[in-house]
Amino acid sequence: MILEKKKTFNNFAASKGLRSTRQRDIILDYFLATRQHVSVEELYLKIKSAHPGIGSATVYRTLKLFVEAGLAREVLLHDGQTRYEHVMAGEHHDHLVCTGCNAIIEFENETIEHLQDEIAARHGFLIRNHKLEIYGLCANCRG
Amino acid sequence: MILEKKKTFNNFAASKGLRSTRQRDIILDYFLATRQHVSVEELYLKIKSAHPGIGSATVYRTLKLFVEAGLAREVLLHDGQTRYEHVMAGEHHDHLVCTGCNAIIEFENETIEHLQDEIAARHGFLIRNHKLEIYGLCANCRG
DNA sequence: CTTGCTGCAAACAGTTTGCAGAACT
DNA sequence: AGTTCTGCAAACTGTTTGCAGCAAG
Repeated sequence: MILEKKKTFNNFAASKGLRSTRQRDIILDYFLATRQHVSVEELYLKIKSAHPGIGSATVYRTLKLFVEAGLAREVLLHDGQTRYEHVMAGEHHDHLVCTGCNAIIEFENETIEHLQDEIAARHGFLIRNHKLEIYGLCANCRG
Repeated sequence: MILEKKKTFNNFAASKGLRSTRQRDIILDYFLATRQHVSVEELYLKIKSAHPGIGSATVYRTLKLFVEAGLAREVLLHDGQTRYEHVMAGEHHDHLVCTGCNAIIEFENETIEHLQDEIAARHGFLIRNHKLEIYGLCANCRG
């Protein structure tokens, strides 16, 4: 599955005439090895500790490529940083965000997705993507 | 209803020992007169044209007070600006955001709200607020 | 060899903050 | 009078961009 993703990116790169570079390989490896919702800086620091030469601009630029390639998706939580999560084929999940400990719980709900489709249809709206975030306190933090 | 909101803010201000100032009155007036989802800059420019002396820092500071007072809510859309919308008692709406023309269509759906409550309950999560945004093309823009 | 990619630093946009003076109470 | 609030400008944060050198094809 990690191999598939690499292949996906290589195909994308080929189709766009992009080059395959050491940095892009490294960043892809680290991104794939990462848990959900990395911020650019988190990823950058992780990479830099092993590959000091790398620049943050490259990480920014490369993550945007991953989005274009369909590997990653931008998530804007309320912490002032852009985060990226993995795109899994055919799957969409939403987030419970704990404002106490910053934990993020993912969930999926088909009924909600359907309702969204209905609402969009009612407005003649063509959905490209969506996000649902629920903020509050997780079981541990509601003391 | 606008009067109620002013009263709400005055109560909040009183309870917090905040002062009532010309600027806060002005900003509140303009905020209340505004349509949904003003960005700070939009509001600031509107106010400045009528009250040139006002500073943007004050607008930033005051909008945060409105949030604390329960009059306003931060909305983060994908345009790099923080926007504020009105809090209406007991009402919650979500957004269809057109990436073509930036139109924002609001909708409400009780069933979705219920499903969210269920999901939260299932995770022992205490909801404080939430947001659902659907991105895509509106009827006009889907050519 | 040609062109795209990288790293660096400078530029940017939106927001926050320190401070001296103004304005509430 | 005492303190909070304001306006300004400078500082900050996250992100983008210009450019000279590097590297992939």
